[in-house]
Amino acid sequence: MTISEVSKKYNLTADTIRYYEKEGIIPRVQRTKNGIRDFDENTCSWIEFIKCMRNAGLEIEILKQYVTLFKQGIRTIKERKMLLEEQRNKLLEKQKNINATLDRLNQKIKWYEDMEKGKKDFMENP
Amino acid sequence: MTISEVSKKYNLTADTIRYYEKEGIIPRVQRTKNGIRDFDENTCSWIEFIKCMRNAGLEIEILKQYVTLFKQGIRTIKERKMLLEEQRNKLLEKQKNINATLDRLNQKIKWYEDMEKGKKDFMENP
DNA sequence: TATTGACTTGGAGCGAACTTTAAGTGATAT
DNA sequence: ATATCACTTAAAGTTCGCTCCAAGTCAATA
Repeated sequence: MTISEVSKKYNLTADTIRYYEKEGIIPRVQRTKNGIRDFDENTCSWIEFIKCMRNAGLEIEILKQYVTLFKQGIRTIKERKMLLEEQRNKLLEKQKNINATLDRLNQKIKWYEDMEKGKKDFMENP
Repeated sequence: MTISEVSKKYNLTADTIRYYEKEGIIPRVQRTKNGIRDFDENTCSWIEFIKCMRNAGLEIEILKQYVTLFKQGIRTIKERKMLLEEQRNKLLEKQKNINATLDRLNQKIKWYEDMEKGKKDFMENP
């Protein structure tokens, strides 16, 4: 697969994919005889995985660490597990913040709805 | 209240609070006769509100728009409601991404646990 | 009186994650 | 043959959200 095919498949720009390779958060991609990237199944799975992690906000630097550990093989399994657990905790924290904010937005939206219906007296606060 | 008191209260740096004022995502803060910021209750509520929104990742630019509408008074209520609904949708989307990633992390962590216990054969994938 | 310390300002600097640019190669279509 | 197109590289540029700096003011303390 060429970079533009992969780009379409995962809805990432070709530039982003090249950047990910340069940064080492996906493994080095094979080239054809004339230097053009040729993506295989495995590389695609990595891209898909990285995309998912990035969508949730995991940092490039962390993902780089994960890939580095991965490359070092089976002996880094404990470390990899710890890294993932740490990221899980960060996501749980994020989830809490988002839930708190959603509650707040819902309250406000409701308040505005009531205002529109003339149900509330006018008493504005942030 | 001085800026350093507010800074402690909300665990934001004084620089960040000044930046928020400069950007207009909190209302202009009153000054004492010699130019020092003097935060009142209302401004504090704004800071708390903005902090919550920022924690969930709402953009400065969006919050600026909200504050601008707010300043224009009651006639912008419909617009404000729409803005908040849009942000709510974005947060719901984010929530979905985080949940998907959490599921995936949980699976992986479990896999690593099983590996450690020697339960699984060695078959690595991203 | 001198100095300490908290504040003020405008503006420069920074890290993260891309994104764009410039210059080039090589296969295919007209 | 020549032009078009997708690709290549290294490096510079961009955006966001702060964060830091220099130079200055003012009030309180040694």
